[in-house]
Amino acid sequence: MAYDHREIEKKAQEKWTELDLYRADLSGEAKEPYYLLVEFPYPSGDLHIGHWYAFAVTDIYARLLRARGKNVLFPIGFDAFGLPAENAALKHGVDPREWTYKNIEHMRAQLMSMGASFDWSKEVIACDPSYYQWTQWLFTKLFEHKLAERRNAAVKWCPKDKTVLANEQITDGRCERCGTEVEEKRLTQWFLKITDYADRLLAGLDALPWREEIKDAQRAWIGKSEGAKLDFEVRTSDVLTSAGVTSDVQPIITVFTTRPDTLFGVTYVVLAPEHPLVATLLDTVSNKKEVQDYVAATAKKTERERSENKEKTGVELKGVRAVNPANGEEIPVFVADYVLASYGTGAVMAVPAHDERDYAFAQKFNLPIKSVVNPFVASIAQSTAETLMSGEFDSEQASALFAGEVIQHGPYTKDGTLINSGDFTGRKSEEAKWDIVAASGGERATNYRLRDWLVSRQRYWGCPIPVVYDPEGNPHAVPSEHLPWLLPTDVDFTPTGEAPLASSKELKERVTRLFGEGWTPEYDTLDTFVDSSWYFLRYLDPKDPHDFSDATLMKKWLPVDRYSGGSEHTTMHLLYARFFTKALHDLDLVPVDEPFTERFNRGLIMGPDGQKMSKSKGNVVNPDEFVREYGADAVRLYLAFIGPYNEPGNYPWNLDGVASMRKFLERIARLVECHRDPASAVEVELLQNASGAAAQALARANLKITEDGDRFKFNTGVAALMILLNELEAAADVLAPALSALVIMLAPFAPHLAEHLWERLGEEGSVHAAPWPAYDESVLASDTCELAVQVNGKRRGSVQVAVDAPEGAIVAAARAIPAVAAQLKDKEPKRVIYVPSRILNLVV
RNA sequence: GCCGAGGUGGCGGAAUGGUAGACGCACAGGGCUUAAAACCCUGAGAUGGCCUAAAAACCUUCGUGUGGGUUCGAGCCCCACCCUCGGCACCA
Repeated sequence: MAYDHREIEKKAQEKWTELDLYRADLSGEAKEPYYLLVEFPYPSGDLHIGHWYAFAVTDIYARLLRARGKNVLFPIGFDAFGLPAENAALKHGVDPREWTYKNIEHMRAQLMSMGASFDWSKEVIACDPSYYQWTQWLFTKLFEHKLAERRNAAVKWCPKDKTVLANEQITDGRCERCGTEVEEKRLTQWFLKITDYADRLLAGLDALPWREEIKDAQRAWIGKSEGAKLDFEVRTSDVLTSAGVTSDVQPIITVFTTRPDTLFGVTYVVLAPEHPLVATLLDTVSNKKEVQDYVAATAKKTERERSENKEKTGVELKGVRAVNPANGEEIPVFVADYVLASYGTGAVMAVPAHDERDYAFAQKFNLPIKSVVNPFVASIAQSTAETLMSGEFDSEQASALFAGEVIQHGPYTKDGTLINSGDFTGRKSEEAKWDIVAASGGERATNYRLRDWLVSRQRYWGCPIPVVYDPEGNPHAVPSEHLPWLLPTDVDFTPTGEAPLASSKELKERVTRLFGEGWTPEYDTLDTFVDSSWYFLRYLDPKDPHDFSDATLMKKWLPVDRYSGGSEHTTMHLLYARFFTKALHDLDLVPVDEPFTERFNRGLIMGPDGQKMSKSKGNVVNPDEFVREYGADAVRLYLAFIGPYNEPGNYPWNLDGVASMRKFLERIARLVECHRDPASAVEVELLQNASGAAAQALARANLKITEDGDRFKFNTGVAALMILLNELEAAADVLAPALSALVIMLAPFAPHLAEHLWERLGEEGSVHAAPWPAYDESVLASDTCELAVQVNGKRRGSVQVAVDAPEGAIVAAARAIPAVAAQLKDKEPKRVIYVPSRILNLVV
């Protein structure tokens, strides 16, 4: 063992703490600020390999930036509210607060052990009253500006965790956490009106230099569709009316559609089972029982069961007809669960000829299918139709034939030429669309897939919603002088479906004392995504008891320059944080409109078998074991080397990988130990100016590490270090300044060993305070090069030439190569492609 | 189904339209050693040929998912298709 990693890690970490090396000087003006952010962890209690990958590799970049003269803010904290604490409490009977803070303490030590250069003085803990006081304050600001409101809504409910879930926490109709099938339940809940920002969240994406896949995922999540709202008048049948069933108000079914151009093809209308009109019309239908049974049956089904069942179901409202606003046609009305109550108006106009779902439904219920869009565009209809239809038909016949095709083979869902559409027949569908809307008394409308953000949780271990109710039941924000609105401690948090805070006597007494008799507290706590939507603002002023952050510092440090995190947060946390920033910006609380300039999603470390790590598969890699055996530096280096950090791929953990990094580090240690004569000024001069092999190798590595670091490609940076070491080992003599430069370049990757070697070299201070080595660009420029020679694009040899040699000389030299001559067969090249320092291609 | 990213040796991966496979793992041969470990050196895409006791060296052809195209030249650009991964999905 060339070095004792335990000893040097301990020593180096103590030295850094003593020197307070990583504290960002937030108000300092001397250096350019750089805000490097990494998602703060949940204090689960143990650091796993994913944490290492997240923090240790991002730390390399923090160190690279610092060495290159940036004033780097690289903070850390804990996203400390959440279910696991409560579950642990239930299971082991411990206080969630104690459990959490104990874990934090343990994880702090683990985070220190990886040698990450966090600025601990900025630490935030989301469950700490000094933090959640401001989560609450921000909530009250949103409430005051009507961005937080209470609604009675059907919510998704996990029967096992006994809590309400956000849409985002449901995967395939199951609770993301425990996999239990989600049920629906109606409760009065708090919502944040993120949909008010849907358009701006969408528009803001365009300017962000994020990877397309992240932006597209957010776009899909927001799911903007532009279309129209159209009103279908409802008529009840004469039979029923004469039987004495009448309605005072003439009901209207408003539908949302993105294809108003197909309005003439509507053959029925569908209401979602939850649509209020279903209940209203119930007494006018002749098959009341059947309708009631259907609505009751679908209410029992989970969303998953509804969408899993590909077979369409539904029931007609017999005796009820809707009137097509375009042509006055009377059509049947159905209730079917393929229409979602929560999207659009909860009602759709069905165009089986031009929509897959309507087509399937019409087939099953034997409903008419009426073609109104023909794929043959009018201007070319004649020729295209004739070509496509074997020249036997004119365009009218082709249209008729096409309409028949639709009925037989399925819907045509694209644009085309309108047929069977009254005055609009013959026009292009996409052009006529808005005229049809106008002619039918409809209006343009935009819909989003995005729903408002449900933030109420019937859970204990979360930020109490800072709201109280007056005796009439109206909500009031808790005034800021009463913040933090403390989470009560006298709570029985066994899940019952009731909010645990309701069991707190202290909370009720507090409200009575502060607000008066008859006032009651809000018992729900906030979704933890609220806590994490603004933590990067708090890092700038984490201890301030008077403000959530510091206006001057926000101006200087925001937006975050680079945010590193996991791809699982693309459509939740990342969208919420953007929403918060925009909302607070509008309230003049935050100077920026977008929180994060750059965003990188990192990949996943898989088990050695290439499978996702899981206890049941027994392929979980424990980083601590590797740290113990090979040292933190080797683990860091391996994680950096495993693959490009700027692409969210899956990288299997190679059991020999860390060992090989340790060997590499030992080779460096040996090299340095063998040559540690102090450098003279002359030597430094020589090194920087001479075009010696070592100087060149250093410059190449320097350039590679710097450039690839900025791209978050640390794998090639490590490779550059390896190449450098190979070259230095091969060199006859290595001057001490070269070793110092090597150690400085090693430092971001292997901070402990670099610190140790820095001392062995007799250098002053910390290697992490040393400036990044400079090099002379001209060192990289060589005056000769090996030039590849191709004949007809195939490599046939190479020549050593001066970079500025005349083309003629190079061609002559190339032609002297036997393999080249053999290919040329004495012929003169027809063409000579010469790209200096790259290629010579002789074309015959 | 739609959208996005990708497909390169046994493995992780590298490569501004210009010598494909950097760097590393695993592997093989050798050195050091009484021996092993460690360490050091060397080798290696495939195929065929030539030479040979065998190998090395040398040469041919083929090679970045498949098929076409653009180009003096394509892993990289264009078209079509196949496959893998990720996101969305009865969103009208």
